[in-house]
Amino acid sequence: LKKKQHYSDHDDEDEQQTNASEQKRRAQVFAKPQEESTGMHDIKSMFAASKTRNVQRQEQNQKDESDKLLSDIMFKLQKPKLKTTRPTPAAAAPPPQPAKIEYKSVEISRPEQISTPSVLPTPSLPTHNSNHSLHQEKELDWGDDDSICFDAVSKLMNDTVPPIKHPSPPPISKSLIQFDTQELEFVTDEQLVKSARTFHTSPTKEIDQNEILNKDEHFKIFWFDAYEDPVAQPGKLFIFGKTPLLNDDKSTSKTFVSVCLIIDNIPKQVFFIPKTGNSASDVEDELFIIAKRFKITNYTSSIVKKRRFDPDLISTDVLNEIDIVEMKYPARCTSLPSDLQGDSFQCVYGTNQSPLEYLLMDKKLKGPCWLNIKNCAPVKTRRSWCKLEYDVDYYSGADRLMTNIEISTINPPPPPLVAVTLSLVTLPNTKTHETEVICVAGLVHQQFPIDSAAPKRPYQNYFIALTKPSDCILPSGLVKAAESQKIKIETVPGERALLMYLISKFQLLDPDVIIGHDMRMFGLELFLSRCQKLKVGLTASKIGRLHRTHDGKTKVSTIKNPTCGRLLCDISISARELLTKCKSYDLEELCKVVLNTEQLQLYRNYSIDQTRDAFSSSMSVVDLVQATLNNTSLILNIFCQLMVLPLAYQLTCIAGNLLSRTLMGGRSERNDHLLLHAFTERDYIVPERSLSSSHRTALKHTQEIHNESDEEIDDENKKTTKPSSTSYIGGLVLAPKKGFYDHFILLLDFNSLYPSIIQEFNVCFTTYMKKPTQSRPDSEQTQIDVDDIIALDETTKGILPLEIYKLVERRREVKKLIKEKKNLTDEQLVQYDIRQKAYKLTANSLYGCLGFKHSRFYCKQLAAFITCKGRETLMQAKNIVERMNFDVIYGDTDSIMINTNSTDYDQVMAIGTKIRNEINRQYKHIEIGIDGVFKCMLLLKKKKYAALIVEKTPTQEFIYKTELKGLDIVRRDWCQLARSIGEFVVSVILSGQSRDDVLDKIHNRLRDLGDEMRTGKIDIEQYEINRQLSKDPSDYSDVKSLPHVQIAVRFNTTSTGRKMKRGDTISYIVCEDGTQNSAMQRGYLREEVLSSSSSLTIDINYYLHQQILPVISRLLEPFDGTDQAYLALCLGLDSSKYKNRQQKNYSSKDNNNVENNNDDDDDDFNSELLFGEGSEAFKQCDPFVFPCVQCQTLNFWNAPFIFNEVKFILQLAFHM
RNA sequence: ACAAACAGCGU
DNA sequence: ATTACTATAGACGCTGTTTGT
Ligand SMILES: [Mg+2]
Ligand SMILES: [Mg+2]
Repeated sequence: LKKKQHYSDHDDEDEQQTNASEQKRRAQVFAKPQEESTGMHDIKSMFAASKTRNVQRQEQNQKDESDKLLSDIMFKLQKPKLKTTRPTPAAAAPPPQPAKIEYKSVEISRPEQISTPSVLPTPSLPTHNSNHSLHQEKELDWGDDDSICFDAVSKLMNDTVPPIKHPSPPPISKSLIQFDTQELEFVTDEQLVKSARTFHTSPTKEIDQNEILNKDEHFKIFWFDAYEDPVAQPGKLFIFGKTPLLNDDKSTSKTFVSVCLIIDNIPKQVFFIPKTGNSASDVEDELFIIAKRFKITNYTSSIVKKRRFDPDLISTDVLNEIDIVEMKYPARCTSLPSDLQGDSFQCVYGTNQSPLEYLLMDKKLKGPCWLNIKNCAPVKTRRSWCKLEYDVDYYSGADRLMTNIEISTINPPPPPLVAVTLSLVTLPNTKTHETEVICVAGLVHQQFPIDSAAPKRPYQNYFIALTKPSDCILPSGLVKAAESQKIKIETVPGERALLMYLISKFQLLDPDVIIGHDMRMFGLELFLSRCQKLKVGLTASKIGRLHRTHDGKTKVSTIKNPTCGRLLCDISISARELLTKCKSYDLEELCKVVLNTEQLQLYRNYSIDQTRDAFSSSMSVVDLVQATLNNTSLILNIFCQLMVLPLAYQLTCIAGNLLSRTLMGGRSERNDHLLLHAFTERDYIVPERSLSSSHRTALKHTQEIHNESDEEIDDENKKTTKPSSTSYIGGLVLAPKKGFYDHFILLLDFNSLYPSIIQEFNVCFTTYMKKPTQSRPDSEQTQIDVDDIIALDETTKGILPLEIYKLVERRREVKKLIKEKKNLTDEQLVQYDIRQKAYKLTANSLYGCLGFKHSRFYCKQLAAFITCKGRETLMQAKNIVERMNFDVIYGDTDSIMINTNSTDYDQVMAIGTKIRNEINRQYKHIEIGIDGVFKCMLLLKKKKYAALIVEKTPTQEFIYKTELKGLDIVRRDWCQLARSIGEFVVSVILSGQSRDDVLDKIHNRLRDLGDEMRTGKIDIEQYEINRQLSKDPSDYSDVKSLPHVQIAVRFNTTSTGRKMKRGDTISYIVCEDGTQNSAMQRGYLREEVLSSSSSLTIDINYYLHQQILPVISRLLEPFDGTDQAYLALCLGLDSSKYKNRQQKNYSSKDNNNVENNNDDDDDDFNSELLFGEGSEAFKQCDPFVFPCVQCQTLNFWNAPFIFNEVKFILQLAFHM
């Protein structure tokens, strides 16, 4: 604690701290609640509002009106001379009529007046604030401010709530003084009305006076989200962002408010490809008829030069610039069918392009950025919950040459965002068994950066509200009890009031970022369905920034992007992408993986029953509240630690998609947008969103061949539930020379092999095409399963290599900055590191997306070509190493392991350098590097090994680190006990002791273990086996052998509340349950085992036989002196069972020669020998010759193949 | 021995 | 027969368990 105090007493200048101390700081969370003052308690005053129950329509009208007022008052506020008023303390009581409130004038605290933290003497603790008087005023503001605002809000509610005692003003917090943006709210209704009047009489004039407009009439918005509804409002695009209130450039920090920009008349842009023999002007003539046919009244057309490329790599003539007719027409017109054909044109492109995509491409928008907006007008009727809302036409003039939206040439830093971290506590209703929300907790930060590390204190305020569960009452004295723990809680009379509470918070805070765990799939859906059930109506859409109503019938999950305008960050989604090897993605596990132990201790999981029981006493409710707040802060800390937002921001800025989509996960869309931008910028017509056969046939016209596109279309029509098998050959894995190595092993690894290959071989849609049909059966050509030739000369760089080059170069620059510049702040360092990471991620995912069937840039041929070159590269490297007389013991896709037979580190490194240089000599871009040196290594199988990495420090010392790859001990589907023992075995093996010592130690450990297990000394958690559901539990066809599915189904039928869904991980324990069922039918959850009513006991036998023994015996397979039977004996098992199997193993081993186990795997001459030069063993054989059934071209297969590869043969035979 | 299903490691 | 609705999106290579024939 002393240390922690030390940290928090630091001035903010002291930013040079390690991550560890950073974590410690955050670890304070709620450990000292008295330091965390609260702000928003005045929800109760909201409920003291008028009790009139309005009909829906009235509500709507009032809503619109007051929103308009609120928006209009913003203009007033932007005038520097305007003094904002605030109510006297007397107004704290709920006023019957707002007009009666007495206001006095007060200076709004501007940043100039308040010292920034860096110059404050003691900024860390709120109570030590230097400006005490200000402090006092603010304290009052905070309380009153809410009541006024809630008053406004309450008008909009048709809920009636009895008045509750007004709480005392909360203690002051430093954050309130620094970041008070609440001046928006404490404005009188008089002012609202007044401003509205002036505003509506002369809107344009009012805007001109408006401070948000610059002198050159540019309105600046930092956009970060967009929404479009192609059905209801075609051609309209909602852009969400923030705009500075103050236009004073001298001020160091500004106040930003949310703004919604409704862009209208974004055109539809389509391209017509003239038929051969028809000129572009022919097409223009025909357009007149086409337009008439589709009732397009107002269009423009022009002849432009464009390129188009063929994603199937068939036609070559498409690479030249050709005359194309561009047509633009209003998006509100019926859109043209994508397979439209005419007399003079072969096909039309771009019919499926959305207005958003057009805007992104036309304006080259890549990620959130500042935009200049001209000629905008405040909206007449509100459609968003933003503070400001404008209509704007896309084009500024009738000539459609200039647009009203432009990227800002000057780039101020992004504005700070308002971030709210939410968590909900739910409880099933005892009668209806519906899950209900009983508690809402939120942490608020008003100045959250979008592009850099989170603030050291990731939140400034909190709020928490609680209601009684369905059939019990809240214990009396609850609020007092909470106050004694320095927690301010709100109690509301019911679930609906609780939802309204949350909604009012959203109205107040207007958060830009919503952070939560399992929000998208559970929290948000629950919120919406409860709002639907309780008929909350329009206001429920304040969870986002767009007005929406939703009828009570259709499912809530059909609402598209309910939080549009606000960025929803779900850490369980982000963690899936960022932390790939995680046992599960529930909050507890994420805390374990991401946070330190100190923070982890704050985590408390309340089961349903525990939650219900908590309501027996006020103290236990307070505990629940405390735990909920702690969990919320843990969510926020994980969010900060993983740097979800900055990384998503960088990725979005690279790819040019929507930030909210990046946050939803998935690589394909990012990659699509990256390429969309790249190809559009270079005047290429971009592939359609949904593939249309007319485009393909139009291209195919030049060459009379069929290709696999037909088959793929069929595939999609079939909609087979069966997951499609792989469609092309991937990386090469060299046959491992199994065994234990006690000499140094050298690990060489190509850096980013696939991106390098794209550069090295200039792989692009524009540079390669399929081999013409009349191919000569060249030996080299046939061995490559994708037959391509280079279409362009090598000086013309393709677009994919260029994009990769740009990414690599920029990454190199950023890394250089990190390395060289010493005068970087910690914050910048972190920022650069994120950017560097984002570049790498983007470059690496390009290859994968080429092979992704639903990608807009899907191209199996290119993907297959890249992997093919990868195999070639690896084989060549292997051959080089072997020609240098070194022993290659293993290699996987892009790596080679070499047994140096040496134990001298420096010598090994010298060898490595020599080999590296030899290999790198051949390539311009491909580069191999020394990835490490192993002191010793246990190589068991392909992709399964353990090794002891040795590294030399600058001080000539050696550091050792264990590396485990693919072994059972790194897999979540083995119980922790088996993994721990396995880890022990590996550590003993790698310890370098003599073989006998090693085996002795292991045998002894196993004997102890058997006893420990039988005497029940092992913790039950050690027995948990984790398995993920890849489908929804009900979608599995045969459940018999799938314990995790059985448990999920049972859980979902028995339990109320959150259901097990696809993607969830189930942790189960195999138990003796008295039945004769197989072990697979005796899986139980830990709670089921522990519950007092159960008579379940752990099935020790299963664990010994099926978990521990196989794991151990596999690890010890290469060692003589022990065998599975003996290991079983050590564990106290009947070893005779294994004797037979052992014999069988021996015989097969003898056949295959255990000692020189070079080729004991039949399937090891698969792709390796197919395409490499290692086919010496089959030199004598005649090639397999077969004609293509279509064109009778002879194919020569000059290598062996195995059954698995028959399909690739077939592809050649049928020219598919 | 084969098949199917299911895991989730590896690059 | 028509309509509304549903879900989900980087690749491939390799080893392991369970059930069933
Ligand atoms: Mg590599
Ligand atoms: Mg590698």
